[in-house]
Amino acid sequence: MKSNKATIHDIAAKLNITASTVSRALNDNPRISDETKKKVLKVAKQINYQPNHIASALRSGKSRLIGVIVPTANRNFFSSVIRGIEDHANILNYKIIISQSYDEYAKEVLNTEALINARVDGIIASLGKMTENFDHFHKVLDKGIPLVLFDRTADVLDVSHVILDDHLGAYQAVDHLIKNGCRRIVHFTSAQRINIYRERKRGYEDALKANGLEVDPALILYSNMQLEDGRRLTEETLQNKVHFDGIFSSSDYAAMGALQVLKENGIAVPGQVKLVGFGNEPFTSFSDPTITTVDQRSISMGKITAEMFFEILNNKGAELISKKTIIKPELIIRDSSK
Amino acid sequence: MKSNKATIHDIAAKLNITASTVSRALNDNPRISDETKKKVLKVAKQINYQPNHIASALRSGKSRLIGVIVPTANRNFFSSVIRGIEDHANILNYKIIISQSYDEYAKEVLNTEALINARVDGIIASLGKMTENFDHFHKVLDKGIPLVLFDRTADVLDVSHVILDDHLGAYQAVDHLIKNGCRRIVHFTSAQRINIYRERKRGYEDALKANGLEVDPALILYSNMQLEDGRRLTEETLQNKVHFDGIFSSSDYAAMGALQVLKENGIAVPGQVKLVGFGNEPFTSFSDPTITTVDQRSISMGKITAEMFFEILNNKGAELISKKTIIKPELIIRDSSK
DNA sequence: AGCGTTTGAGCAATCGATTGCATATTAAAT
DNA sequence: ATTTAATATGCAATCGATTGCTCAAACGCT
Repeated sequence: MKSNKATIHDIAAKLNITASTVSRALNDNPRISDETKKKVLKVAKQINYQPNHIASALRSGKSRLIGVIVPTANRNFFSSVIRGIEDHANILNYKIIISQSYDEYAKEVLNTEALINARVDGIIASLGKMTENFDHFHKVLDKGIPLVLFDRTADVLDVSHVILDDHLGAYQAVDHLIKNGCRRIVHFTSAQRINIYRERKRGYEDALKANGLEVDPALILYSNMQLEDGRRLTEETLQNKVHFDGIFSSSDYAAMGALQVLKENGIAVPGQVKLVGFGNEPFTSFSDPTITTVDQRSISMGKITAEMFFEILNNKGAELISKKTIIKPELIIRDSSK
Repeated sequence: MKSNKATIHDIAAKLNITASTVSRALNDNPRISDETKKKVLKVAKQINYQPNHIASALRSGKSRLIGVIVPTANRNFFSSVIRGIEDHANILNYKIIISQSYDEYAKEVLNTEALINARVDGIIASLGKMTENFDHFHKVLDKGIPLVLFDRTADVLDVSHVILDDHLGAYQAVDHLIKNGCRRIVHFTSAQRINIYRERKRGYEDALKANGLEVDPALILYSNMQLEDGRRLTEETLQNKVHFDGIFSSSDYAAMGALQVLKENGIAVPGQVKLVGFGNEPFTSFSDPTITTVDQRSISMGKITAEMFFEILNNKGAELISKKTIIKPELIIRDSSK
C-alpha cells in the first residue's frame, strides 16, 4: 500500500523554493519565470506529483466538477447529450458527475443536494417527469451556482436552457402523415405540465388545423409513454372501435408498443395505419417496419448545452440574463409512414 | 448570490463550545454527551448547516465517493448494473461518479487517473474492449484503493470481480439451437483476449462437442460485434455460400444486424436459420421475429458487485484476498430460435 | 480523605494547495 | 547616482473539518 505522497512542498524542498512558487508555477502564473516553471515541471514529473484536487477545491472554492442530472443515462438521447457535454468539459479540464433521477422527484432533489455538497462548479440538468416543485433548483441558483437545463425544462423556472423545437418536430411529423393520406391521427402524449409534451401536442394540433382537419379530443391519449402504455392505448383504441389511420406518438417507446399491437391484430403498417414516433431511438430502425421518427439532435444539444454552460460559468455573477436556445429537429422518414 | 456560510465554527460559536466538539457531535462520537449532541444538531438545523465534504475529504482522506468506469452507460446491461451499485451505495451514504471509457483505452486511463485525483474511496469498473495494458489499474491497487471489476475482466489482473458464467450461457444457447435442429451454427465473437468472448466461444465449442458435432473454424467469425459487423459478416457468409442453419452471436447488436440481412435476403428466421444473441437488450423483444438471447442478470450483478465492493472497502488493508463471484445467466427463448 | 477512573470537551496541528500582501533583486528612467 | 517600476519569489493566513493529545470535573472505591 504505497501512500500517495508527493505534494507541492516536496517539489519546493527539492528546488529550495516555496510551495507558493511551486503552486504558481504549476498554474502557469505569469509572475513566475519560465525558468522556474520548467524546473518545477521537471521535478513534478520526476517524483510523479499528482495534484490533490480536494485540497485545491477547498482553498479555491472551485472543484472543476460539473454535475449532470438526467432522468436516465440509459436512453440514446440522454446518453448522446452527456457525451457532448463530457467532450466539451474534458477539453476545458472539467470532469462531470452523472447522476440519474430515474424520473423520481425525491431522487432528483437528493441528487441536486448531493451535487451541491460535492461543491460542483455548476449543474446541467434535464427535469424528471414528476418534477413540479423547483425549490431544489432555486437553491442552486440562490447559491450562485450556474445552472443550465436541457430538453425537459419548466416555464416557471427562468433558467438558461437548450431545448428542441418540439412544436416544429411534431408539426412536421403530423404534416407528413397528412400528406401521405392520414385523416384521423391518434396522438400519444403525456402530462401537459411538461414542456416537451405540451409543445408536441400543440404542433400536432396546429398541423391538423393548417391542413383543414379538426382536432378530435377523443384521439388524444395520455399516458406515461412507455412501451406498455403504447400497447395498452392501442388495444383500447381498437377495442373501442375508434376509427383512425395514423398515430403520432410523442415517444418512440409508445410507438413501438403500438406497432406491436397493430401487427398482432393483423393491421398493416403503413398500409392501414401509418406511424410516427419521436426521439429516434436506435431500435426504431431495427423494427419491422422501421419506424419514422423525429430526431432530437442530441449531439448538437450536448454541444450547445455545454457551450452555454461554460459561457455562464465564466460570466458568473456579472449577468443574470438567462439564455435560451432552440434547436431544430429533423424528421427521419422510414417505412412505417410510407 | 447567497454565500454558503454555516460551518462547524458557527455552530460552535452559538453554543460556546469548540469546533472539535461540534465535529464529534455531528459524527456521533461517543466521547460527546447526548445532551451536547442534541444541542448541536438543533443549531445545525436552525442555521441550515451543510457539511463541507471537500474539507472533510481533505482532512480525513475519505471522500465517500465511488468511481464507476463503464464502456458506456447507454446500454441496458451497464445501466442496470450502475443502478444496482448506486442503490446500494446511496444507502451507505456514498455517491457514485460515473465515467465512460467509450471502449477507448486512452479514455479509460484518463478516467482512472481523474478518479484517483478526485480521491474516490474506491473504483468499480468494467474493462473497455481495447484494454490490454493494466498499469492504470495496478496504480489503483498500489495506492491501496479498493477495486472491483465486473463482467469484463482480465485474467492477468488478479482483482476481485463479479462475472457472468459466460461459458454456461453460451453452452445453453448453443445446446438450445442444436436441440431445435441446428447442425451448422455460425458464431460471432470478438477479441479472445477479452474474457467474456473467450468464455462464450468455449461454451459454443463445448456444446457442439457434447452433441457430437464438430467445431468448424470457418464458422467462427471475429469482429467488433456492433450491428454493422453483424450485417457485414452475414452478408459475407451468404456471398461465400457457406452453409449454415443457425447463428449464435456473442452480442445482441450483431445478432440484430444478422437478422436484418437474413430478412433482406429472404431467408426465414427461424425457418431456415435460427438465431440467438447475448445480452437481452430491450430491442431483442422489439424485433420481428423477437430474438432469443441470454440474460446477464444485470440487476443481480450490480447488487453483488456493490456488496463485494463495500466488503473490501471495510476490510481494507487487512486482507489482500481477491474475491470472485460468478453469476448464472438465463436463456430467454423467443421466436428467432423456435 | 485520598487516589485512580471515567466522562466530556478543549487545544492545536494537520490535510495540500491557494493567494493577498510584502520583499528582494534587477532593469529602466531621469 | 538615485528613483521608479517591473520582475520573481517568499511569508503566512486560509479553506472547513478532523483527530491525537491534554486536561478538568465528577465519580467510585477503599
